[in-house]
Amino acid sequence: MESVSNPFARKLEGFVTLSEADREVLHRIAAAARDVPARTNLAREGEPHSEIILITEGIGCRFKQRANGARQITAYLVPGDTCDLDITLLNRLDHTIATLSPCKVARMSTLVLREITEDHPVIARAMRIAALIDEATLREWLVNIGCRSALERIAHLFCELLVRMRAVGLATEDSCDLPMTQHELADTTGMTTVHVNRSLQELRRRGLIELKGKTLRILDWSRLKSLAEFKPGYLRLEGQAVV
Amino acid sequence: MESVSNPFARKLEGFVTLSEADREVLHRIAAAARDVPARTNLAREGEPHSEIILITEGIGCRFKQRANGARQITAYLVPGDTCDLDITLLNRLDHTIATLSPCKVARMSTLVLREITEDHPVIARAMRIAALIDEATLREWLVNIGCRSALERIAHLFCELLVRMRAVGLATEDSCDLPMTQHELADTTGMTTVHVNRSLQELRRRGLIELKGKTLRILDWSRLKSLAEFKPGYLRLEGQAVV
DNA sequence: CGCAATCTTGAGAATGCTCAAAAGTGGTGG
DNA sequence: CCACCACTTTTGAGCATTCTCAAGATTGCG
Repeated sequence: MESVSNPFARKLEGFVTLSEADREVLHRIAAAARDVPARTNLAREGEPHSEIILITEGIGCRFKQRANGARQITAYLVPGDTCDLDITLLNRLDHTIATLSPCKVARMSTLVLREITEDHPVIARAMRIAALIDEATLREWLVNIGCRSALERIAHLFCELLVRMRAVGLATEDSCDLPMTQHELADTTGMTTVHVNRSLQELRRRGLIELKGKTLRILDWSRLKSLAEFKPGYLRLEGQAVV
Repeated sequence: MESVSNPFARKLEGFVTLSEADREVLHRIAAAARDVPARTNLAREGEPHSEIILITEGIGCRFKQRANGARQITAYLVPGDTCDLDITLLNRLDHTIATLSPCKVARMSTLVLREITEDHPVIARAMRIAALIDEATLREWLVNIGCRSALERIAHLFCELLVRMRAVGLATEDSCDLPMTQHELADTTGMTTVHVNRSLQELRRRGLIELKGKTLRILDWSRLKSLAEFKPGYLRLEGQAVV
């Protein structure tokens, strides 16, 4: 998909109005992003953690793992997403943060973050809003796994992903990158790989989506949305004409 | 169960050291709590919301509901718990907050909250920590529903509940109130009422728990914990000798 | 005491899982 | 440029867990 100069700034501008100075700062942060290969841990569960992580390219995730190896992905991080602001209030992470696809990742020391939030209250405000949306998204994922059928779960996930990618200018009207494997989709939706595969086939059979290489294309947005009962309000993107 | 003068203060003291003035303020807030019957909405999904809600007695919950009536409870609120601090940054709630049992509920206008957090930075800090723990708990619930079997889900939920109730002095060594119905447990764990009932019977048959009236008693903490793979780290209660 | 809500039980059915293997894909080194 | 290898996707068959529907027992509230 097309690349975007600064998805972080773009995302925050959905919530607040940034000054030139604000944008300048965000630009500097994003410029420091470095390449990280796919499937690489950025911060590990149980370890202390003193940097804010920002994804500027690619897709990352948060996950927790059980002793038997079962893994639950609890969030996707798309370009513009960060980990928790207040991370330093706790002395260790309760989950692991990792890349799914190859990513560009910027890191901010909490010192720098504090400077920024003090000098740029509008950025601080926007990041708080972003954090609340992350939490609302987590709740929606719980509803997804707790209340929806396999087919509906995948459909809902795809709806959310496309909308979020559109919001940072990384999707066209109907398609976006889908770099994760079916195994990872299974870890996200609480299903097995086999059942993810069969659900994807069913979505294709119904003419709702198309998967080519690592690209997801939604063929019938309205029917997919209604199948998933997708109500994008929790993402708070109404400022943008993407929903 | 025994009542506690101020579970809010007690909870925050698990994270920070409060001054006498801090405690005084928390006391004043909690004193304003009012009785609310069971199964009453405190704040409704989709509505604007400008008050912080604090539960001082009883158990509440957050939930989201689907068009077909299916409901997913996304969190329990035990005494000392509040809703999000930053709630006013968003113009409406993405979920409903309600009581499960009869509760005492205090409400703080955001104006009052701002005063408090400005004059009492230690309280502000503790509330931020509490909010992070709420989010970590939400992640753990996602793992619960996404990765664990029916029996394990119930077991995990009970482990968490007992530990949280102990942390605010509302549980004995091995038992606490369990005011919610099996139907509500079903809405919490993503199962049907019938299956919750059978899982409870299985837990009793194995000698792990006892349910008498509305009281949960854990008969074999170590086996229940290991069945659920309960690792209470995410609750950050290590300051207290409750785990 | 009676009614409504909650809990319990049974039987049959469906959704989603397990195990196993085959087919397809992409990247790497020779 | 090809061949190989690891990973990913796909398929099949049988099975377990969990659900649905329905009805009966119990509990608690007014």
